[in-house]
Amino acid sequence: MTRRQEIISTALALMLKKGYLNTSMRDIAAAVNMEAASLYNHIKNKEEILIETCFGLAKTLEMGIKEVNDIYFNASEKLRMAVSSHIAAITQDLNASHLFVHEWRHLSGDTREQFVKRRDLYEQEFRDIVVLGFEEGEFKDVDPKFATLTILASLNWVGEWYRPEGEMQAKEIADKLTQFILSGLQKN
Amino acid sequence: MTRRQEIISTALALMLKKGYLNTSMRDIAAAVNMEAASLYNHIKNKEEILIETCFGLAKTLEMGIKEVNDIYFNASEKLRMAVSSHIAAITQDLNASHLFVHEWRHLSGDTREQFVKRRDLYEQEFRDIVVLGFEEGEFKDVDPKFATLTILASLNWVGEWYRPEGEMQAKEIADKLTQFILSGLQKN
DNA sequence: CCTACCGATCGGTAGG
DNA sequence: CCTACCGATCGGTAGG
Repeated sequence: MTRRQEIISTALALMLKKGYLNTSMRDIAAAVNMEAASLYNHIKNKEEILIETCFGLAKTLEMGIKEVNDIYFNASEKLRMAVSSHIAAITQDLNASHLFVHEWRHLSGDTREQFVKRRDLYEQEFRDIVVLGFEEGEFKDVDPKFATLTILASLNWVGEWYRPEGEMQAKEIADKLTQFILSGLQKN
Repeated sequence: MTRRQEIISTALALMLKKGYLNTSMRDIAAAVNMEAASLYNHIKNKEEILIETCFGLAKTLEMGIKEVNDIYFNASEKLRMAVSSHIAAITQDLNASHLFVHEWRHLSGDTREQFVKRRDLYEQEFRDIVVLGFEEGEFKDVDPKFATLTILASLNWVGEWYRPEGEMQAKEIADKLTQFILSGLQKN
């Protein structure tokens, strides 16, 4: 791990505990045994941490859903794998997920707009799966936007209570969530 | 509306847009045409706004579920009404809901612990309904904790996308969510 | 409800 | 990677 990576991962842990705004460059510096000024030799500024993390996770999620769409053609199967991929990404780095889900609001101007746009596109890909399921005759005629928001809410919330040392592992969570979601969507 | 209420409701609106930490007493003062120092004649300090709002909504939610438990005895009916009550509370004041769902982390020490405790108790009441549904033989044998967290996640997330001027009204959201959730829980 | 102000802390830069 | 420091802003108080 480079010094830069060490700084960033330490910062993310602090930001999960205290929040992005409440975590000062001096807090981060102290946690890696540096002076605050020295951090600027490794990162441009505080927002760079937020930007890199939010867009990094966005990229991971985008690649995940792309792969799912390339491999599977049935809506139930697509949904199952998309949920699995999303849960894997979220649980793999809870610190990063916190910034992605909660702190992106503090991105400034342009950057924030770009982020929201990519998030919306990702949401759209989930929505397409729900619509596909209806067209296939497998899913009920639900409001796709509403269903998608509800699904993504429960996926993102996993980051709030998932604990790597807990008894429920990412794979099991994905399975249970998929089952729950599909029960709500599929025709009986 | 008293001056105090005006200050608080103005503060809540700013805090939804900019976040709690990012909203300064000077911001609030400017929005109500005062000097920052004058705010302290109406409120004790900044945290009082957060405390009052978080615990106020907690109280509303607690009263809601209590009423549901007093009136209904069947788990499906209880769940339907509990969802309805929760959605009503969340959508009734989106600004307050934002503090309740996202900014309670910034409550300090004791207060924060108390808040978490009340939140956990509320969650427990939902969990009891899920367990009751299983005991009645109406619900599947799902993991109650998992199901409850998923349900509450989707309920709280409504505050993120609900718009009073939008076409979907609180009642309709509650109905669709209930339908979605019950499909996932009830035996076929 | 205001003026005047405090100590603390912030993100960040200069210069080495 | 550090010392030294900047201007800005913060929550809050004193005193009227």
